[in-house]
Amino acid sequence: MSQKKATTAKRSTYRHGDLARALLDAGIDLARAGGPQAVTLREATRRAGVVPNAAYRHYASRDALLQAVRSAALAALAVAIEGQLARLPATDDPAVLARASLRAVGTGYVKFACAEPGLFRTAFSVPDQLQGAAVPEKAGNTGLNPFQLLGAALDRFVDAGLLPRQRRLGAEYLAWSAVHGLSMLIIDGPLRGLGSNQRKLVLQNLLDMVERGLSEPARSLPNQAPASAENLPPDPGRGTV
Amino acid sequence: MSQKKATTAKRSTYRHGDLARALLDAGIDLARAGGPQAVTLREATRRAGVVPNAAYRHYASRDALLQAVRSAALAALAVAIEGQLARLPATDDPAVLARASLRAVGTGYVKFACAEPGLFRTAFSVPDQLQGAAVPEKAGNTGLNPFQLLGAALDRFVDAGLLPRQRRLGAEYLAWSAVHGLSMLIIDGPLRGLGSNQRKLVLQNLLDMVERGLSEPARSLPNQAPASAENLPPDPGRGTV
DNA sequence: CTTATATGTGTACGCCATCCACAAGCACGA
DNA sequence: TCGTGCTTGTGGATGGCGTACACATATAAG
Repeated sequence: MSQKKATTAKRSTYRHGDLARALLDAGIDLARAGGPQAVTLREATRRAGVVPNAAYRHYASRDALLQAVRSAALAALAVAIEGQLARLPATDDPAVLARASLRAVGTGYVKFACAEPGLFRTAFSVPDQLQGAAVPEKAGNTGLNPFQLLGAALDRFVDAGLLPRQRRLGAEYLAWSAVHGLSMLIIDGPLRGLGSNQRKLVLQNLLDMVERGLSEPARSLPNQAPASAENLPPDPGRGTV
Repeated sequence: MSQKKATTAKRSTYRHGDLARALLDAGIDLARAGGPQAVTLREATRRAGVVPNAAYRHYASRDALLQAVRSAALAALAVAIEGQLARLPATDDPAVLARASLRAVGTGYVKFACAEPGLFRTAFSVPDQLQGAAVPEKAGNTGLNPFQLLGAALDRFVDAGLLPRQRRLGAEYLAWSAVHGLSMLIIDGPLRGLGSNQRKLVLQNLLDMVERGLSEPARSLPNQAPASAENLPPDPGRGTV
């Protein structure tokens, strides 16, 4: 009767069952509570009821474990966004749908950052070697990572004729930057400690402005050349290597 | 003939001269090269030619030293922005000046992030206790921190009538978020390794969109209530406590 | 049943932050 | 002038961390 407790508790068997998973779970808990810095090999193994070195049979280094936690955190973010997308009101108007989608992505993003700052920080923490995959191929229930979810929302803008196709990639940068930057401002920066009502206000306001940013340049912009060149370079969000 | 070498080298005097400054300098160098993680008490004291514990006479903890480095990094960012603002073309048109100011701030911001990723990361790294001052009172040559410089640019928008006054604070969030988010995308995220020409394109495009975001809502937005409420909460950038 | 392989253990090293007691320089009053 | 005491640097120690190496044990393969 070999018990197979994957997580926690001092097992009596020499073999653990699924130490890799147990370590990952412990790492996720640590990241939730204390961000990437708190994810430590020794503490994770301690929680798994195992000696520190055992971890090296499953992860090449502390950073390898942390990378796994990063991926999990990113997946959790994707799930949060998907959850927000799921409650979109049914509509036939593609323009309404597009706007609602973008707002859902932004709302899910910021909500997650506020609800799980440790995981959020971990998801975007810098790996020891900057080489590894920047973004995992798939994540979340739909198999899309957060950037792909945002991209899908912008595709709806294009389809609805609200966004010129050649401006799509730049729009993705704007939307991502704005929402990500706002999240950071709220959890670390000067907007820390905002009430959730105030957060909602700020977020709605930001999303309004992003939408305006996506729209056609109003003819009330007399200055400068007719918008800088639009041949924007690489496509993000498809992972690396 | 007591020599007063503030930095580096093994002094022959028992007293150091200005160890606090030497440690700070060493810490800045470390942050430049390796980000906040590389700022270590032992290495800093080693470079100052002093025993590790000597640091505690000047900084209460490693995080205290790091906090000093953070402030210095933020000041360096402010200086970079000011440098960009200094080369604004002379003009009488307040609208042109406002737009140019915003672009200068954004450009200086992103340029600094690209040129000094270690310092940039350090400037926005999370302190051990989130309590301390989020943003120092003053920094840079003009005594303004980066957020105040951005605020000044937006004030010019308001003065030029390009931005409704009640939308100013929200605009600050948008602009800051967008520029900060883009910087992170470039130095850590999926836009890493972009050539400087491509970076310029992306940045210009982003700034175009931000400007559009600031402008009056085009009447081509049929949906939703006439923009969410505008009573946005706290004023950032004035430090904490 | 033997043997190989996968997985957990033990011991050890070096790096780190930090605490304590001590010593050396300097500053200032008797 | 000579202490006396404060400031600042030193020495030694503790405990946590990542990690490398040799070893033990449980399971799988023959």
